[in-house]
Amino acid sequence: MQLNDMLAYKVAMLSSDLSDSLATVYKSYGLTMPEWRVLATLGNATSLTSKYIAVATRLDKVKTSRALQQLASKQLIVRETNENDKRAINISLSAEGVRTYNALTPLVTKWQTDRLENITDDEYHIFLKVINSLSQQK
Amino acid sequence: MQLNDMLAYKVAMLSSDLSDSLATVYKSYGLTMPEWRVLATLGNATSLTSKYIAVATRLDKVKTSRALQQLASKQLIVRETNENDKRAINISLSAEGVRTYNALTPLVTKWQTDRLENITDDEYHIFLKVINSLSQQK
DNA sequence: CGAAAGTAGTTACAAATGAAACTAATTTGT
DNA sequence: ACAAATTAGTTTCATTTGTAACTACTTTCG
Repeated sequence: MQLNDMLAYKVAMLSSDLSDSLATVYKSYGLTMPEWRVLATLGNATSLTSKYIAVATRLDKVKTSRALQQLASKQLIVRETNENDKRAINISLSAEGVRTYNALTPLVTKWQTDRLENITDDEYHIFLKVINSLSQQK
Repeated sequence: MQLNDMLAYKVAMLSSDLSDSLATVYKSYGLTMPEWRVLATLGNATSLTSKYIAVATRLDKVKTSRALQQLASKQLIVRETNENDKRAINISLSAEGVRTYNALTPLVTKWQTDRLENITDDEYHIFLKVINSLSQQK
């Protein structure tokens, strides 16, 4: 059993390659990976709590809190106390946040399409199926 | 474009799932991930330099150096100055290191076979092909 | 030859991360 | 009603990690 042939190793290598490559896209807008994930999540919603974002992005609550602080300091999000539950905060994109999201989305989509260029739909379909099957397990 | 549908995100999630799951195997022998990778690399060789190990494991030279220190303190490896190049160090598994490697290898193999249980050979073959295709790109 | 550049590996220090403690608000159970 | 437990989110502090500088040795090339 060679390290190179090991499933976990191969996937880890792929993951860090893809992550580094995609990072060049959102870095051009001054974002870190957690910030990008939060932005992407907020782009599809009107208003979300930190808790919800943490689950959706799979960032823990500390990382989420820090990413939100950064995004707030960059004026990309707006935070308002949730009146139903005053511990919680309703978070949404600011006008500038929406602009950034709208600018970044097509770049990320293009990045992904370019990456998948040499892969057929059938292959990609099976690839996703295997990912799901491997991910589901405990 | 939902975060959940994004290639880089899906692969990152899979990678951390697999990595956490596999970690439970080598953790039972008191090893960290870098230590395991180094051990696995040394298990297939008689004697290697730190430089070589760093490339093979895709750990940087600092992480490699630290992993080697740990493995040395656990007496799993032996380090001898390379007489041809006195900057370099020849590293090999100690008897105890070989024992650990031999004990761990079947457990890791089993872990992987179990993981792949519900995936056909054809599917896995395509999965690997897509991984290679995605990894190769700059 | 021998000075300058390059390489193997380690160390030191700054920045990022994670676990646990904390604040403030809410829910539960009696 | 209200004390105890729970939850949302933040902060603190110890550990991990990454970058850059360093030591010791080797290679290059004038």
